[in-house]
This record gives sequence, structure tokens and C-alpha cells, in this order.
Amino acid sequence: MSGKPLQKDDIDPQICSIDLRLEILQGLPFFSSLPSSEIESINRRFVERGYEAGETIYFAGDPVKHLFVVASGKVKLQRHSFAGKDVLIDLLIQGDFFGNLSGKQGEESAETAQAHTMSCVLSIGAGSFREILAQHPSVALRVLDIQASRLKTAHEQIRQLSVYTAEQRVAWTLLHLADKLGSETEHGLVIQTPLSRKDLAEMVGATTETVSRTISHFQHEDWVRSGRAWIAIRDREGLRQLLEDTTPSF
Amino acid sequence: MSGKPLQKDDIDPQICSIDLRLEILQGLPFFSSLPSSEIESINRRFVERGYEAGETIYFAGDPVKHLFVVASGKVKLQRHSFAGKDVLIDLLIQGDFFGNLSGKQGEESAETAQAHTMSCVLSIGAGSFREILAQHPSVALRVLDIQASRLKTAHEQIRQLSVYTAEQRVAWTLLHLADKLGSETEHGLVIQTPLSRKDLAEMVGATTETVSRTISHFQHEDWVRSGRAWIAIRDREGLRQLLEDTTPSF
DNA sequence: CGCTGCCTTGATCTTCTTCAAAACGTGTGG
DNA sequence: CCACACGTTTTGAAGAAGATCAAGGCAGCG
Repeated sequence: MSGKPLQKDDIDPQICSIDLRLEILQGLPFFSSLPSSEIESINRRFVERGYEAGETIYFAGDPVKHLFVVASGKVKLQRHSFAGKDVLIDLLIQGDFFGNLSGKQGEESAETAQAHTMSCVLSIGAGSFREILAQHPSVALRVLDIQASRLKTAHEQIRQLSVYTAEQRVAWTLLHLADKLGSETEHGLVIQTPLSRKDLAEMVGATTETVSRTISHFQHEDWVRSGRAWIAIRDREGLRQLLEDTTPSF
Repeated sequence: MSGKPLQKDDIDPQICSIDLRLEILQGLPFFSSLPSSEIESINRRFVERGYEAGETIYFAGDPVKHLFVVASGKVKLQRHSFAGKDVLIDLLIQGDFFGNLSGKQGEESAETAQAHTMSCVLSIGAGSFREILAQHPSVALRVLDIQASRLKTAHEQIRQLSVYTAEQRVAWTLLHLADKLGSETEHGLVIQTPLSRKDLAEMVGATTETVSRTISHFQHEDWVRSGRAWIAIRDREGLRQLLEDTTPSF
């Protein structure tokens, strides 16, 4: 066993370089159809900003006037409830957008956006983004597709919360995260982001204790390996079997 | 007490008249910005069809090639799990769209769409709808807004399932349905759709027994009045207080 | 008028939360 | 480099919420 299971996001202090910006914007699924000259002009309308891990980008209730795009790092969206019972709605990675997509200026966000790791985030005024969409229908259609697929994921999450046990939800969430963030290492398929028991608990709608017990169980079965804020999957099949008879494609 | 609490949807056998079609399409939030000549030409690209209550429009797993719009009646979207454990994801009313919004032809639906009451549904090929969107950016932007607001609702549902008790979820769902479908009658604010305990159970992620007990409780408090497949709300405040300290705006 | 399916109510059992305390890891200051 | 302190994680035991199993009641319909 050598070193930490999580690979450092080796990003310079200067995390928001111009080069990176252009590269990200070109790589965005919804801009990829545009000529690069057009992308460069769009690039000029974006503003970048770096965030420390844990720093808040905006709070639930704030009037949000911008659309944001994750250029590097990870951003989490969460909803709050009484007694600090938060829910982690989504974990966004490079290329994902969030914030105000709609025309309504100053709409209040229902979610808090927080940098989960050190991140670079691009932003553009909601109105400017709308102009781009109006000028480039192909972009609007791509954005629509992405929203549709997000809605699908959200619906699957609703189903999952409705019918699964806590253990099944943890298994499902780990498999989901592995698809999104997994990378092979000596420890197994490591989910490449620092993931505390609390984070996981807020994703599956359970307490940290329940998640801890569940992970312990998974470890005894040798399905996963885990430490402080990291998890690696060693046996996808084992986890998948927990969902047996219940898993559609998603 | 006179008659049934639910008002009949007084729609002729001929539920899909041409008049209705045009009226619906004009009333759609995303077409409202277009000149009526344009709407008439769009109208010609839609096909209508009536469904009996309980009839399936498409099954989960089917390749769906059309976008559908509810012209009259109610349509429910559900996801299935093992052992008949279904989840009622959404209840669509006049003007709501569903089906294949994306470009991908023949994409498999994750949901089953079923007529909850006798319904008239308009449909258009997914490709044709895309053409309309591409030609009319204003329409695309409106559709995008609607999707965004649906995503918001879905996220709120996720939060709710994560932190609320079954009783709170029932209360929340009733208030939500009252906003969407409520109409004042002598019995109170009646939710205008036949709503069985099973339907409610599938909406809140609980068993029919739990829902039944909860409704009984609410009735004893005189917050609601209910019978076979109908519910009326007599005291919004009572229900809302159950959500105390926990309710954001949504 | 009796059948069928929905709704209600009760008793028991499982799952998960809550409360509590100990073990562990990590970073800090001596 | 070690020791201490803090936050996270683990584990245990008790309790509550909800599911399940089971039976009886009621409404609508043939």
C-alpha cells in the first residue's frame, strides 16, 4: 500500500488559467457544435473565479443572476432543512452547469452551491446566456437534452428513495458515483473525491451512523474498501446484487 | 351533503375536438409567444388521441418517438420496481408535456405513462418538435424554463423523501396537489382527481396502510375530509404546521 | 342482495434513528 | 518527532417509525 488512495487534483494555484477556460468551453457538450471563432467570442463573456474547498458560491435564498459552469474541481448542490438536516442533491463535475438558467432575473435559488474541492467556476449573466441560446438554437437544444437527462436522474433518485432500504441506497449511490468519478488504482475503483460519511448520508437520506454501519458491512463482504473520506469499490457485482430485481437501467 | 365531491370532467365523448386542440395549443405557455397563424400550422403537425381512464399510453422500456401534450384529463407517470412497488413520479394536467423531448430517436422511456382519468393527448414526432424548437428560439427557451422548474420540483421531492416522516410527506403532497388541482366545494378544497390510497402511497413512498392511518389522523383533527378516492382539505394551516421549521418555499 | 375490491384498524416485527461512548486519524504546537 | 486535541468514524443499546401480516367493514356494482 503506497500513498493515499485519492489522487490529488494536480491543479496549480493558478487554477483558472485562460488556456483552461477555452479548453473547458470548447469541451462543453452544448458548445461543441459551434465554430471555434464563436466559442472565443463567447469565452469573453464568461468570468472565472476560484473557490477553496468548502467555500460557498451562493446560498439557498440568494437571488442568483448568473449561470455557472464548473471548469475544474467539484461543486455540490444542497438543500437545507431544520436542525442541520441537509440533503446533497447533486455533485457537479467539470463541464456541469448550475445557477440561474432561466430568464427570470434575480430568481431565488432553492439550493446552496458549495465548492466541494478547490474549484474553478466560470460564470455568465443569465441574460447573456439566454442571448447565446436564442442566437444558437443548436446550443439550446443541447442544453435541453442535458436538462432532460438530469430530470431523468432526479426521477430515478425519487424512485430509489421511495422503494429502497438504506443499504440499497448506499450501494446504488456508490455505483452511481463510481460511474461518474471512479478511477482504477491499486485499492480498487476509487471514487475520486473526498467523500465523508456525512456526505454520503446526505446523499442517501440516512444518518451518518447508518451509513457507517452499512459501509462496515460492505467491507466485511469485501465489496468495498474505505477510509477517512475515501471509498474504493472492489466488487461491483456484490453491490449490484443488493439491488436485484429492482434495478432498471437508469 | 349533496352529490359526489368530485366534479365530473364534463367532456363530451368527442373529447378531442378540433376546437379544443387549437385552444390547448394556443394556451400552451411555450407557444403563447407565436402568432396564431404559426400556431395553426403547428397544430397540423399534431395528432390527437383519446384514452380511457387506466389505459396505458406507453410502457417503461418502450422506445418512445413522440412528444405528448395533455389536452384534457390527467396522465400519470410512474416508475416500476420489484413486487409491484410502483412510484408515482408525476401527475400531469392540461398543458403538460411528456414523452420524448430529446433528439435521440427511439430512446427507451424509463417511465410508464398512463391515463389517470379519461384523457385527450396530442402527439408530435420528436423530430418535428425539434424542428419547431430550432425555428423558434423563444419557444425553446420557454420549454427550457419549464424543464428547469420541473427539475426544481423533483429536487424538492428528493429533499422531502430524505428528511420528512411519512405523515409530513402526505401533508406536503396534499398541499401540493391542492395548489395544482384544488377547487372549492361545499366539502372544502377538493382535489379534483380520483385519488386512491394506493395513488397517494405511491406518491409519498409509503404503504397504503400508512397513508390510510395518516388520513384518518388528519380527519380526526378535522384538517381534511375524505372518502373513497377523493380528498378535500378543510384546514391548510393545520397541515402546513406539520411541516413547521422544515418548509422552504418550493 | 351478495360479490368484489378498496379502505380501515389492530398486532407484531423489522429497520433505522437516536443517544452515548470509545477508537481512530489528522493536524498542531511544543 | 512526539504528544495532545479535535473532528470523524465506529460500535453498542434503546427507542420510534413504518412495514408487514391479518382480519373486518364499507361502498359500489352486477
